[in-house]
This record gives sequence, C-alpha cells and structure tokens, in this order.
Amino acid sequence: MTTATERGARERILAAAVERIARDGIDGVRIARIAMDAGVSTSLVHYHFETRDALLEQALEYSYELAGDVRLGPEGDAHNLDSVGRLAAMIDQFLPYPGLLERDWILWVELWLRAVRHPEMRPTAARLYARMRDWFAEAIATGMERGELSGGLDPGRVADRIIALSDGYGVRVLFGDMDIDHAREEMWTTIRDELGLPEQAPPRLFGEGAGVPAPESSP
Amino acid sequence: MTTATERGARERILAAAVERIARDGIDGVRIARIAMDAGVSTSLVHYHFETRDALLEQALEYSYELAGDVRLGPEGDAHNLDSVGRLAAMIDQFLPYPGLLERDWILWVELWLRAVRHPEMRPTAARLYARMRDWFAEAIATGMERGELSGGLDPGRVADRIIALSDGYGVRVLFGDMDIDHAREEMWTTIRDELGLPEQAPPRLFGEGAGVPAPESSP
DNA sequence: TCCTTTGTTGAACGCCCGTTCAGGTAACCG
DNA sequence: CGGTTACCTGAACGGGCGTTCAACAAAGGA
Repeated sequence: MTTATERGARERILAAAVERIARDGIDGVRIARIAMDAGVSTSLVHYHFETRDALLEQALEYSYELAGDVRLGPEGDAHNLDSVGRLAAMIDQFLPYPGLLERDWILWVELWLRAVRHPEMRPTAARLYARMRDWFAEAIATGMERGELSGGLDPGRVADRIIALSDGYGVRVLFGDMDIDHAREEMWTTIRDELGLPEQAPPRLFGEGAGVPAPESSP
Repeated sequence: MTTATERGARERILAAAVERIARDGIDGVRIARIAMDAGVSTSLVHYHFETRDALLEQALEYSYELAGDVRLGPEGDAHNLDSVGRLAAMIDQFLPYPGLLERDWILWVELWLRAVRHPEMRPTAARLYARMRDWFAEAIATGMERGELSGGLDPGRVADRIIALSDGYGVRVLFGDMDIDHAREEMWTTIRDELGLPEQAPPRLFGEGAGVPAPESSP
C-alpha cells in the first residue's frame, strides 16, 4: 500500500552504504547520510545494524559478492566466444571503465587498505582474489586444452599475472594517469606474447558487443 | 648549538604525521596523537600548520619526496652493477619488503585513493609515477645502449610494465595474499623474457637490515 | 632597557556524529 | 478484540576532536 519497503529497508540501506562508501570512502561515510540516501531515519539503521562498523563491513561484503557475481555469472561470461575472445572480454571486465567499473575499483582499493590494517579483513580479500584467479585460470586451461592457447604454462600463474597487470595498470587509469585504451592495449600485448598468440587486435571493446552486461542499475 | 629543538619542531611534527598516517590511515590520524608522538602540544601543531588537512597534505608530500630520494638517490642506486643486476636491484626496491618498504607502500595506496577522490592530489601522484618511470626507463635505455638488454623496445613502455607488475603483485604481498619471494620471482621472469635475457636467477636479494643494497656483488 | 617577534603551552569552546531511548504504528496471532 | 512482535521515528545525550585564545618565555633589535 504505502511506500512500505518494496525492497526491504535493510537492503536499501546496504545499497546506499555501498554507494556512499565508494563516493566518500569508508571513513568519510556518515550514517546520517546513508540513512538519508536510503530514505530512512538513522535510528532504523541502528535497528538493522548493531553498529556503524558492522554496517560498513556487511556493506562491503555485500558489494564484493555482487561485483563478483556480475562478472563471473553466466551473463557476464562469454562462453560462446573462442578462448582468445573470451580472454579479451574477461580482461575488459577488469579495467576501470569510466562510470562502469570505477565504483567497484574504488571499493577494491579501499579493501586493500583495510585488509592491510585489519587482518580480519584479509580472508575476504583473499577469497575475492582466489575467485578471480580461478576464473581466469579456468578459461586459460580450457583454451589450452582446445589448442587455442599455447600450452606448457601454469594457468594459475598466468592468471596471477593478468590480475597483477590489471591492478597495476588499472590503478593508474583510475586516477587519471593513463589512458584506458592504452592500458588495455598494453595488457593485451603482454598476455598475447605470453600465450603465444599471433599479433592480432584484441577482439572488440566493451559496450556494443554481444554478451557483455550493461551497467546494473537499481532505482 | 643546541637550539631548543635539535631538528625543529616543525619537521618533527611532519615525521610523526607520516608515521601516524601509515599506521592509522589518513582519516584515522588524530592531531593530538601526532602532537604526542612529536613531543609537543596540539596548539603548536596549529601554530605551524594552518589546519589539519594542510598538515596531512604536507606530510604526504614530504614523505613521497623522501621515499623517492632514498630510492633514486646515488646511494639507493647501483651504478657499479651491470644493467641486469641494476634492474634486479631496482625491482627489489619497489616490493614491499616487511618492515622496510611497507610503510611507503601503505602511503602509496593511500595516495591512490586520495588522488581518485581529490583531483587536486593527482599532480602529486602523477609526478611520482613520472619519476619512477623515468628512473626505470633510463636504466633500460642505458642497458640497451650497452647491448646488455635486447633493443627494439620502448624503454618507457617497459618501465610502465614493470611498475604495473610491481603495483599489482605488491598489493597482494602487502595484505598477505602472496609470498614476496614468489612475487619477486614472477616479476623477474616476466621482465627477463621481455628484455630477451637468458634464464638466470635474479641477482641477489635485498640487503640485510640496511635500507640500501650491499656494496659487494654476489660471490 | 623595553618592545617586538617567534615558539610554545594549557585550557576551554563548540560542533559533529554515533548511539540510545521512549515511544508509535501496523501487522499478526490467540 | 487484547497482546505480542516487527518496523520505524524524533529527539536528546555524550564523547571525541579540531580549533581558538590568552598568556608566557626567550631571543633579538633599537
């Protein structure tokens, strides 16, 4: 009947918290602001979440799960492509495209910092990295079995290298010190050489393409 | 010659601020704590620095300059080595060795985050990256001229790649998701292949204790 | 010598913000 | 119905912390 919690206040608060964390930083977040964004009172925030820290922690976990699902889910993947195309598409999903993955990237860096200072946060970070690593390693192993990628390499190591390059280049893109297309090009040539692929342009960019998901929105 | 404060209160405050920022984070820093660490009153902090933000900003700049000088200065470099050894030593100086470069790394990540959110901070970050890039590029170019490294590559691009790998692997090392020796090994093999070097172990590890590489080469 | 400048302090002010509290709907259950 | 429970609110409390202020010592300068 009324505007009564069509999505549940609790979840709205979590979503608002994620957004605010990305914008203002974990330490910059004010729960009054989160409450305002979610359209509730601060008291309700404390009704659903014991303490501020608890809320923020759950919000982060929530967003990481979400980000992972979007990328790793069936829609986010591109099974219909050959291994080369699939790999290229996966790499695209890890660079901070403006307005698309920037939010996730910022939360990412926020996680790094927090994991360093708060050891109890490290399992979360480790779990996320393990997931990414497995995702890439599986794609590479598959490509090798099919003979589309040169064998003889440890897929896990290559995965780690891709992730490292993505983090390293991505961070510079993020604060405007490098053009994203340049970063993409550099990543691609490095990995291409590594996997013994012939010189070829990285298959299609983000957007336009077939199975790549559009930015998730939730009004 | 013993002026009241041997190193000047202002500089002691800056040093204390840097240490505190690394430990507690930019947002976690309390100026009362900085004052205590520096052995002065909070009022004196405000006498020397207009506002808290001003202090932190200057402290960061101060530490980045310092970190750069240590690495880039004549003692931090290793001109007496051949290009391969020199490159290996330089890479060592960019990985977060426990207790040695960790502080700088944390401040680094802190800078990333701040540069993303506060555009006025970006020139600082960009300047730092440019400096690192030039440093590596110069070493690579020299190595190419001497014929110790395979030519034909753009030193700047290779430098960017080294930095990206360092950032990417380093961050995982930093929060304990990867062993530092493994990261070092991975970086080295990647770059070795890139520069067409024969398979060889990365020349010597970091020096014991001292922040600078040991003077004598491996026996 | 007195006065001005510089460096320094303890104490207080005032605001921001997380948290609490006492209550107020509405649904659900007997 | 009457009672219990789940959601939700406005208002106030209280601590932490940046910042300000009045004062004071010491060091020149004139």
